[in-house]
Amino acid sequence: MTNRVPTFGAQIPEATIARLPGYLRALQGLAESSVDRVSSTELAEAAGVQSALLRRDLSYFGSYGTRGVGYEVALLVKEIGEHVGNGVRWPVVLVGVGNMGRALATHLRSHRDAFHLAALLDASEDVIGTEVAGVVVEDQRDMDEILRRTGARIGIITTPAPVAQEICDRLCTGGVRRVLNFAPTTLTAPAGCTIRAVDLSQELHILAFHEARSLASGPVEESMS
Amino acid sequence: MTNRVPTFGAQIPEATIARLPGYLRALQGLAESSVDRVSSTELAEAAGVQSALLRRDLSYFGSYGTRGVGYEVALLVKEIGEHVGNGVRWPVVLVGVGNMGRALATHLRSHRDAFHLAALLDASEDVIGTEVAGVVVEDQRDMDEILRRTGARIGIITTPAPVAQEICDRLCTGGVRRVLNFAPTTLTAPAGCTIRAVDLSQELHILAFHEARSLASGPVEESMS
DNA sequence: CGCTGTGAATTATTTCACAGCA
DNA sequence: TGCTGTGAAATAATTCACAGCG
Repeated sequence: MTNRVPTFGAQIPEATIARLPGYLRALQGLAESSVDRVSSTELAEAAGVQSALLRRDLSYFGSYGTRGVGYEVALLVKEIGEHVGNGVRWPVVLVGVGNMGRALATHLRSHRDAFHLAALLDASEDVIGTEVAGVVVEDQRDMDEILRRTGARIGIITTPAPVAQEICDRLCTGGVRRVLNFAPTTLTAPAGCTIRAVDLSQELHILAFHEARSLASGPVEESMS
Repeated sequence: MTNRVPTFGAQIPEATIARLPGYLRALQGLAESSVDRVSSTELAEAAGVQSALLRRDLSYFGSYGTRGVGYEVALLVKEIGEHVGNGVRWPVVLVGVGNMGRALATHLRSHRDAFHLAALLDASEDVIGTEVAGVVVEDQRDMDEILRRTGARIGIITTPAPVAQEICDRLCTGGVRRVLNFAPTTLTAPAGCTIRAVDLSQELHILAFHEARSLASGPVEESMS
């Protein structure tokens, strides 16, 4: 949460970092359509942001465009890709093979270039030993050994809420530094570890809030400015 | 995205809204532990924010605390709950019954007070007619009729990316106003409709970015300023 | 006395708007 | 000429710090 290391070289805004994967996805879409060049306006549109914001974001990393022309898609894919992990194949361990875990495990396969599903862990006898997304589910009691073996520094928690904190602690003790939490509970990060949380029902609550408001203030049509 | 209707009464910051469900969850946890009162410091800690921020957030809605004492848990649950939809039982339709769809459908049951899974839709013969989370999956070709029947104003998209935009358009045409998108693609919101997106691999990319940086700048320990 | 509620200051993020290069 | 890269301005969000009430 706290930002350390203003060390030297450009401190990149968190908001910018969060948009990078979106730019990459938009670029890959363009590449598939055999587009070689894009202007900031076009790319921004594809990624759903303002063009000035896109240019500002890219500028934190360098000058990849050509004035009067635009950006070369392939170059940008490579540059941004490197920043978000492409080519590294980060080993990732996932704990909790329920529906959400399965969905994520499957999803990871589409990002083989950046991530590698190193292990799946679960506590249930019914699941241990079965194969999911090409990986055999292991017993989460063996976590320490599995973390040593895989060297994973990124972990995903898709367990029920009550055990999530304990799993998180064990992951971090075992060397995991970044945790993506899908369990509906607020986790406390052990020292040296950062957590990102995704909560499905919270997202729905936010939508409900907005919908309730717009129904209350302007039932049929939001009035214009 | 654009904020219309500054009408009158308090324009609540988007960032505040996004934290509300987290406060509610923390409060419900406290209530289950039979805690009657909390200070802003305690609640903030449970929700993972600064106490001043919590107080500021709550202040947008009114004065619910007692100086020198704190907040009454039950009161706050009720107040915040109402804002995020508790008691309304918003009808929700979900399109795309894959692993992610199943996970969400199941998840929704824990929030019956605020949401009601009104319908599940899918395109595959293999899934249509089966029961998931207590609801029989219907054919997504019948979407128009289903939307009319349920009156849903909130929709969830968990389809493959290629069809997500089309589904989104059809949902919005049929009266849905808020869409939660899990398909890994950027959707364009039809008029009168707002979209919230959750992207699993983007979250991982963000973690990878941070991990790569910290490995590069301070392999063992983040150096201090 | 202790903790809320909130002005004022600070920090973060976005947008404007244009100089400058290809 | 057209579009990038970026100062400067505007806006949004957070934190400080303390007055004021129970």
